[in-house]
Amino acid sequence: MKIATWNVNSLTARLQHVLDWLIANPVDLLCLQELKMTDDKFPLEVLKSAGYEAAVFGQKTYNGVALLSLHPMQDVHRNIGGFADEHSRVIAATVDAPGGPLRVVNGYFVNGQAPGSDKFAYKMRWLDALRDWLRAELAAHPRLVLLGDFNITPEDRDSFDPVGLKETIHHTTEERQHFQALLDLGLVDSFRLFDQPEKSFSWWDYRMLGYQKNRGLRIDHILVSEPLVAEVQACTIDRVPRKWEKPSDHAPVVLELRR
DNA sequence: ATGGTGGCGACGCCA
Repeated sequence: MKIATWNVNSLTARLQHVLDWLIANPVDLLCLQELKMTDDKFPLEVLKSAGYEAAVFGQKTYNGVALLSLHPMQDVHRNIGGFADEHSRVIAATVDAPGGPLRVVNGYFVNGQAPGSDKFAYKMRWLDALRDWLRAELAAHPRLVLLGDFNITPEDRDSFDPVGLKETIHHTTEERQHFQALLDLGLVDSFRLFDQPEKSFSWWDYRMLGYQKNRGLRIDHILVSEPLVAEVQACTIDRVPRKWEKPSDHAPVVLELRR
């Protein structure tokens, strides 16, 4: 069972990349962020031809998330429960995985622009609401995966310049406390269950030759609930599509589960 | 070097 997350920065612009990547990496479940399209524009039929059924929560111009699955999905939920969000940022579903039903929560977390800004305050409120809702989700679904673009570097080693970027967006103490609060619910950062290369990142700025210089951040994460930890076989970042022409600024992250 | 790249949708917003 393989589960991947990928912020594609417009599915319109990146559909061919997604299809090409799925042919090379036929994961059971692909969780997308930043579709930047409404539901009626979503390429359902093309993806169905590729073998994937989809659950979509789109939005015009910004945001938008989707689940692409080889297996049936049930109980699809859009948005954070109990939080009136104007943005389409969360879609969850229960997937009929070979190893048993799996609750998957796919999020495009708020960027937050800069500490002190209105957008940062929204990020904090959003993370509060996510934590509160996830507590209930975990109680109802012990086998749960939370993944997506968190827009948070959990630790200094997840940034190319933790000193120069100290307490700037993606690096603030408040954001990292929120990440820790998610772990405290009983979630584990699957990437850190394994030895990983130093300077492992999942996002690189388009500007200033960010990718070529590996000036990146690890902000795309796959968290698993405690009952799943023993089933995790690998978690890797696939940098290959970041090298393609007109790439997304994010790379896919892939989780491998036993069975 | 005080910018820079990219997507969207119509010159600015967002990342």
